[in-house]
Amino acid sequence: MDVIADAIAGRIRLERENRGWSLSELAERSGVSKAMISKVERCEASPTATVLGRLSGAFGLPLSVLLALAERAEERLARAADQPVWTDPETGYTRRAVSPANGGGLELIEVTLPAGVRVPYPASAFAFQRQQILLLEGRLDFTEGEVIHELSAGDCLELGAPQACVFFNPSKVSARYLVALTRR
Amino acid sequence: MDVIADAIAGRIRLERENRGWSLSELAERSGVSKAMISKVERCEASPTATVLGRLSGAFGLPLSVLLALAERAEERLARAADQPVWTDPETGYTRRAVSPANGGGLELIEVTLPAGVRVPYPASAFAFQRQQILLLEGRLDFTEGEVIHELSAGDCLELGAPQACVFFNPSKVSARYLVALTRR
DNA sequence: GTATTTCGTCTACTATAGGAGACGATTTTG
DNA sequence: CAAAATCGTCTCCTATAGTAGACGAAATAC
Repeated sequence: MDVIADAIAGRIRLERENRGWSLSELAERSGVSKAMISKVERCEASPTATVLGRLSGAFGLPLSVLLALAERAEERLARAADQPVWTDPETGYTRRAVSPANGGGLELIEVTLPAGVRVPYPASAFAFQRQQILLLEGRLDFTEGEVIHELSAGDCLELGAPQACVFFNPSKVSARYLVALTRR
Repeated sequence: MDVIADAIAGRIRLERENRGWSLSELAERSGVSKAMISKVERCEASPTATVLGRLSGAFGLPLSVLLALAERAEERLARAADQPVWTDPETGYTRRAVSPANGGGLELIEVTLPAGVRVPYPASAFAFQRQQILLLEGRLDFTEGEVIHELSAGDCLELGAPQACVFFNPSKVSARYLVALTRR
């Protein structure tokens, strides 16, 4: 029935499952009850702006980006101009959702990492998803647990077991890399 | 209190007033009661996704764009990558919200109009706002009521009394123009 | 194999979103 | 100036969003 509610529901479930979070875990992180999240994901309730704001906050995404991702669920072609982009105002880290749909379980994200910037990721963000990192431009020091991989343009790294990771651009110019995700 | 609700409230009121619509008129167009819209604009209620979808529909904007505009209310610098863009899938008409804030009551929008495309606007869309059109690139035939203005790159037109208008690109290449809006 | 934890859904209840219409204030019409 | 339309808010009332906790199923522990 309500097309937008459907899209939101699917996207929220996708974001949650990609992180390997249970309803209880998302409930804790967002402050929304797990019963409500369950209803939203099954389209049995239309979330208020307040609830949507808390959920997108838990995912670390601006609400508009979460919805942009939801709205494009049916498209197969994503023009550059339409791709949801989010820039962290502090570091200048820019994340562009390249893939059109969430269908197919495959998602490409293009990231621009300014010179000298460090971006740490907790292990939980990677659970339940396979991912590879392809360095398009510049240099990238990728720390995976204890190991440090020094990548140059063209290098492609497949991540192993979920571990705390750090993206670091050691050079004087911006680095651009592609992250390819798929569910485990 | 709720920062996102505040931003949404302000943006909805702005979009409504820019069109010169009363609460009753927006209520009719969106199917949301005017009492509810009043509450939302005054932050006395948090709209559900369903209601937000109907409102953005009435404004002719995707929900994600409406929210992107709302979220940027506090920023003063809008990088090209962060500017909300919307492309009409049928015509290829692309609208980019260039201005960072809605404050100052001045808003710039960059439009790309593909070759041969006609975009009509009802008079109601212009009521209560002054606007000028600056043609950046290509050619544009702008029909204002009975009068037709044939614009070339660099030409700038100020709109008069609210009338039904048509944007038409008569050439073989895309046209780019800037729309500058301010409240009457 | 049984016990325990963890998962998502369901039940029962409360808070609030959302709608129909009344109301005073302001503007428009004549 | 008075009458009528129109504005936004406010007052009810109902539908539903949202929460706490119970529940059965499935995975995990031991």
